[in-house]
Amino acid sequence: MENSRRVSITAAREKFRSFLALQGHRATNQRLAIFAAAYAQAEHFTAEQLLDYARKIDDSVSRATVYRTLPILTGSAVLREVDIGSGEKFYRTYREGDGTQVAQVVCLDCDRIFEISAPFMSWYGSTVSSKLGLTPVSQRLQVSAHCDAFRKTGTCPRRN
Amino acid sequence: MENSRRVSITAAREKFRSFLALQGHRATNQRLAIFAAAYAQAEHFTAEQLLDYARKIDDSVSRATVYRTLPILTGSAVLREVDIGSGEKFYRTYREGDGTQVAQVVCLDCDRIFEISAPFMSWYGSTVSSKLGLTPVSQRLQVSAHCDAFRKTGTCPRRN
DNA sequence: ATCGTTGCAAAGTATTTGCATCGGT
DNA sequence: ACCGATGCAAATACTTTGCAACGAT
Repeated sequence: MENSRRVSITAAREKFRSFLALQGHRATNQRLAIFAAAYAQAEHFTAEQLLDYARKIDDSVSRATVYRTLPILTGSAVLREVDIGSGEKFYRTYREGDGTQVAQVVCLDCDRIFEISAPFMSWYGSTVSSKLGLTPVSQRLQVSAHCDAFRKTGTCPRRN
Repeated sequence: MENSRRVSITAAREKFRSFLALQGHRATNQRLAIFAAAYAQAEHFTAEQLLDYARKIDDSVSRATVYRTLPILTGSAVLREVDIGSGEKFYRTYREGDGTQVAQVVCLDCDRIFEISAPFMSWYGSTVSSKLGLTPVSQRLQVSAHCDAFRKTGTCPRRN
């Protein structure tokens, strides 16, 4: 289990290395560390958190390099940027099923971000085209909500 | 026409004045100037632009007061905050038909923001409730798009 | 050896805040 | 006269950038 995950990360790292080469970018230790750190995250994270994670792998990683690497990661289908309009941006690794449109649901009580599919968004894109003569490039649906359970019990069942 | 508009602004200003009183806020010249400036705008504007507009009415208005007044305006159904995830926030006066949910369509070619109705968003809210046990408070749908006409002719027909 | 990349610290951008003064009530 | 509101400038929060040294190719 541990081993298979390590293998899969290694394989992914090689993919990233060759992606970098293709784009004419150099495969530095810092970039690979940032990639590995990002790839290991299951949930949403901020640039600052990614810096912490990456430094555990390679403590020479700087904040500037994280910020300079993020556009490469989001441009190579490793990460997705999630902007919930809160000052800082969040990032998340691409997962299976992420091909379809998703909406972000932000819980105002526990500050967590959930994502659920919103397939009608792609249909909506064609409405935009015909109504405005604009061709959609990306769409973002964000819902702010209160946690029903939190309101009643004072704790969030999804909190862990 | 000019006159009727002036009358309507004056009437609105009185409404705002009594709204301030109700909330226990003082009706200062600066707040009234900011209100009048906001109320006169037909399109989206930023805090900085609002400062400029307000200063034409009362040049003692400061940036800090604009930022301190904006929450009052958005809380009193005068303005709506429109966050397109671009660093700065936009604001727009409420209009007829704004009762229903709207989506923001941002043109990547001419940087303008269009709004079109997206009634399915309120239906979507109930989906969120049943799937996640969260009660939606607000929703935001943003579409980034390219202008078809701009791509072909190099100019945007909506540009004025 | 080249030249893209790095860390650092300074700069930037949008917004917020501390504080002495001002002014609506 | 009280105390909320104001302008100013400093502070904040996140991100970007200039520059000399570094290191992947």
